[in-house]
Amino acid sequence: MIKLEALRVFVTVAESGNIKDAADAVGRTASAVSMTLKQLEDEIGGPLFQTDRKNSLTALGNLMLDLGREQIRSFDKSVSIMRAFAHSRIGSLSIASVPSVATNVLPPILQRFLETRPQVQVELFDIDSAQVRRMVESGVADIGIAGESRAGGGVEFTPLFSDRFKLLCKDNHDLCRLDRPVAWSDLNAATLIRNGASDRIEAEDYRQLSARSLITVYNVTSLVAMVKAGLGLTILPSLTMHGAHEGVAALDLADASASRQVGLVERRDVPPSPVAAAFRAFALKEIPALVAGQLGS
Amino acid sequence: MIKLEALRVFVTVAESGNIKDAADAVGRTASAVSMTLKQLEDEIGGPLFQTDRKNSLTALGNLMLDLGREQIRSFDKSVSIMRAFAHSRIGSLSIASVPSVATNVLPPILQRFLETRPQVQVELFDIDSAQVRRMVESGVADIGIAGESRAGGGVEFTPLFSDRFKLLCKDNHDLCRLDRPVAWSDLNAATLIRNGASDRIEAEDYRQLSARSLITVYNVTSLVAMVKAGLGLTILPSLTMHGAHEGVAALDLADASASRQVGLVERRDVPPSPVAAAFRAFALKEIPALVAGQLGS
DNA sequence: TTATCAATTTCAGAAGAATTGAAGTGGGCG
DNA sequence: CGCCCACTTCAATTCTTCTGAAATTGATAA
Repeated sequence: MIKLEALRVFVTVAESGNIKDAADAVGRTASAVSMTLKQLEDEIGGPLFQTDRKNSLTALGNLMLDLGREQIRSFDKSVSIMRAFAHSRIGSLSIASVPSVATNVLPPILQRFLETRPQVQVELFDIDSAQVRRMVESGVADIGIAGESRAGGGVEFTPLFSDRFKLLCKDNHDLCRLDRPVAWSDLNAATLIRNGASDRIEAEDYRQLSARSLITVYNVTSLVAMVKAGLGLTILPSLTMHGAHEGVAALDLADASASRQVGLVERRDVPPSPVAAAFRAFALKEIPALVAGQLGS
Repeated sequence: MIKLEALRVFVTVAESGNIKDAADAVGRTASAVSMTLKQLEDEIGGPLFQTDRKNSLTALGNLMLDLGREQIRSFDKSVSIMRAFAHSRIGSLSIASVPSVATNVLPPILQRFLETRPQVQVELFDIDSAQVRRMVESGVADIGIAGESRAGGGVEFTPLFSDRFKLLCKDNHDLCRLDRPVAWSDLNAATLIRNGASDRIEAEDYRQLSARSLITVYNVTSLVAMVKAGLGLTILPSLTMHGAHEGVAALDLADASASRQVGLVERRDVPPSPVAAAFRAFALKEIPALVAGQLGS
């Protein structure tokens, strides 16, 4: 059986023009090289060199030099692709994330992640938590970032950080003058605008307030516009409105349980690609730190 | 160092879906296959299968299956090309031959030679002996067929057959009624047309006749036309006019030394390509036999 | 959950292939 | 004509790969 290693030796000899130099180049003795060459000639079925001074090739030798070089080049390239993929230097990464994280957290995280992996292709989808889970479950996204969900399904949740809800209202609202965190009871008289995120709050007092609400707005930009226009106030995770909006105030809530758990969503039983695994580890280490810094400030 | 053989084993396992079948397929034990796989994973830097039941690949495994298959296919193809070339089943063969042989000898020879080598590409040049040597010497032709030459040069001559000269004249010429081979002295009164081939005859009697000749024609067809038109008579190797022309007669010459040696012309010190070597051996065996049959009839 | 069974892995020894250093061969140059 | 250098050959050694038995693992059924 002809081995690629034998071709490597032959090509080196053909390029050196003699066995001694080639032997040095491949780190063997001349006799080892000589035997390899002989074996190769036997297996191919003809002489590769014109004489036993290895400085001129036969027609067969020329053909084998061309083909051999090409095989070696191609094999080495394949191996380097395999290794690059295994070490997550190449590959593609599809991330599905809720908009708050996609907007406020992912940009610096991705930038640093890609600094050492300039060849990785990234796709980022910003969609709501339910769709994040759906995309991960169906395999469209390699990894998701979303709020925690009760139903397990085919996906697994790993917490990254927790994000307290805040009250969003016009900055001239009466509540702004309260010198303490806002209690649910403070909102009895207020007009509450519901949104996709706040529906997750399980406190009974909030549920009752929410049930009375007549407006629901899913898009954050629209929601803030409504609040700014004075249609009412709303409850949002603090990260969602990070970066403060003109004319609206974000007030702390007294109920410490009013928070959402944000974490990674991954497919169960399907191992991540190397890039996805690398991103997972990176996210798990960097996102909590980054968010702590952002929410603390 | 990753070996192509390891990729072969991996591809087989990936295609079988389990180690046992793959081990049977490659003719090894399951444990050998298992170890090869483990080593491959170590060298690539990641797992190839989702579990140790080898029925589902990781993303890395899929990539390696694709790349590995391609490498194996390409390597095997290269090797088969090398072998085919070494065994002269493929390759190209450039033959330079004097017209008489190209016309009367080579067609059946080449046909039989190519019967077992349908992929071999042949080029055939019919030119005079001097140019045959030149083409062989310059490497344009792999092998030549020509009359013997005194000067050695960079080429070597191997006799194939010898070919006696004959006298060509109109079939109503006086000489046709001679009931014996024609002697040089019979031609003293005749008009001789010289040609490229007959200049090789070294007999002094002929040289004198030739020196008196006023016309030289190199092309055989033209030469025959001249003779037929009655311009004179000429001396040609018998093979050259094999297949008799209407209206002209070929008469035996008394001088047995008036013959040419036809043989193979090859480059000295440059080994022939496998096809050329095969053709050389074939020609050396078959051409003398074929010519003996043709000239005998 | 535990028992069972087959596939896979691990291990140590065996077989085989490649490598080495020394001795032998042969072609080219003074 | 003989020396010299490169290559080849040879036998011993080392390294790799393989095997068969035992241990482990994971899936399936009780």
